[in-house]
Amino acid sequence: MDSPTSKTQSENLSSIQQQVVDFFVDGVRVLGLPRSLGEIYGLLFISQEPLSLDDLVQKLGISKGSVSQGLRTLKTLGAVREAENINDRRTYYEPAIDLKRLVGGFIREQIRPHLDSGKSKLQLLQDTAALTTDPIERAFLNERIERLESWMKRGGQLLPILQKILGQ
Amino acid sequence: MDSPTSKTQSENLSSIQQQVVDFFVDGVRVLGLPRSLGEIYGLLFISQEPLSLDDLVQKLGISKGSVSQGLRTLKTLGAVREAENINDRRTYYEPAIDLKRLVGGFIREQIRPHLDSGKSKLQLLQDTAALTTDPIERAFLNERIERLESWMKRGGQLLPILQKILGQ
DNA sequence: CCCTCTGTTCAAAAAAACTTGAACAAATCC
DNA sequence: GGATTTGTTCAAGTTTTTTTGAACAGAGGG
Repeated sequence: MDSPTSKTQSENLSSIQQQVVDFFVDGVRVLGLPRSLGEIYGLLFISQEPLSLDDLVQKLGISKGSVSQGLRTLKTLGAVREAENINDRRTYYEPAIDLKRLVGGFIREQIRPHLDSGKSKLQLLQDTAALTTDPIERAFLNERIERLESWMKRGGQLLPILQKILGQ
Repeated sequence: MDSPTSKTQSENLSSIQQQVVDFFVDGVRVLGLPRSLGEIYGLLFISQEPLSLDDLVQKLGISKGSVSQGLRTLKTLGAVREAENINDRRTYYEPAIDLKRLVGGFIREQIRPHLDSGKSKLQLLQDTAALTTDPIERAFLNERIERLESWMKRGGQLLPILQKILGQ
């Protein structure tokens, strides 16, 4: 459930870069995302210039596959965008740094889907509970299911508020 | 990063119990907690009577070790309490079912520590950044670090608001 | 066209996280 | 105080998740 965490060391990072990368590695861990995402985003975040896939592979010392997949996920989350650097064949990436966007992407990709699937599971649950014959038990079940519904509802209400508070 | 999830099946659970357990297994997964916690809490949540460690082992078909550790964690999170059932040698457990308490425990145990460690890492970062000689670069680093600080600050502000909204 | 360079894919390897179970401690009973 | 029951601990085993790397697709370039 927990773990010692630290294990990053690239010859190629300055002390600051290393610290920032570690910072984000911890950050994404809390969010349940793989460490490579934290490494990639962290390095982009603390770089003045956009970086290419190869830059990231070199500086972080992780595989091309990881970086490729990591960038894809980060793009989906809206945490990274392609820079328009015209004069090079390869693509350069820069980080999205406004919190609103980051939080929005995370909610959209990681929270909403679970909330939604939860809600549909609750539907089924209600149907199943209705089959219970013992009235005492059925009453108990319904009460609990109602509580779950109220939790989900609050969760749903929370998200926009969250975004509002964090969005500047 | 994702997985099919489903794999619970105990001969000993009613259809409803099974569904609720699955519901919570998914739930704790989102929170980054082990599935056994979801199974245990889920079964307690949908049981009219408090259950003993052995009840949970029997009904869920998981090991005594898992249940013992799971209950400990749930107690730490404030999600489960010991029932005062006097006339039995063993301890019985019942779920905490008010959201305020659950959210509070989760924040206290899982969020705050990370926020705090993040804040101290930022301190170090500032010190390291101050050593940078190139003024342009130092300015850039400081700007980014400031941004991180503002994120952490908002995170800190958010928690009480969260608790307020979710707490009835 | 063929060759090189950039990036993607995915099966296999490695690492991380979780669960098991057997040994142990502690409490209670007779 | 010995036997029994309840619960904890933790090393080893298992499962899940992540990373790697080699094969491949596609885009240019010359």
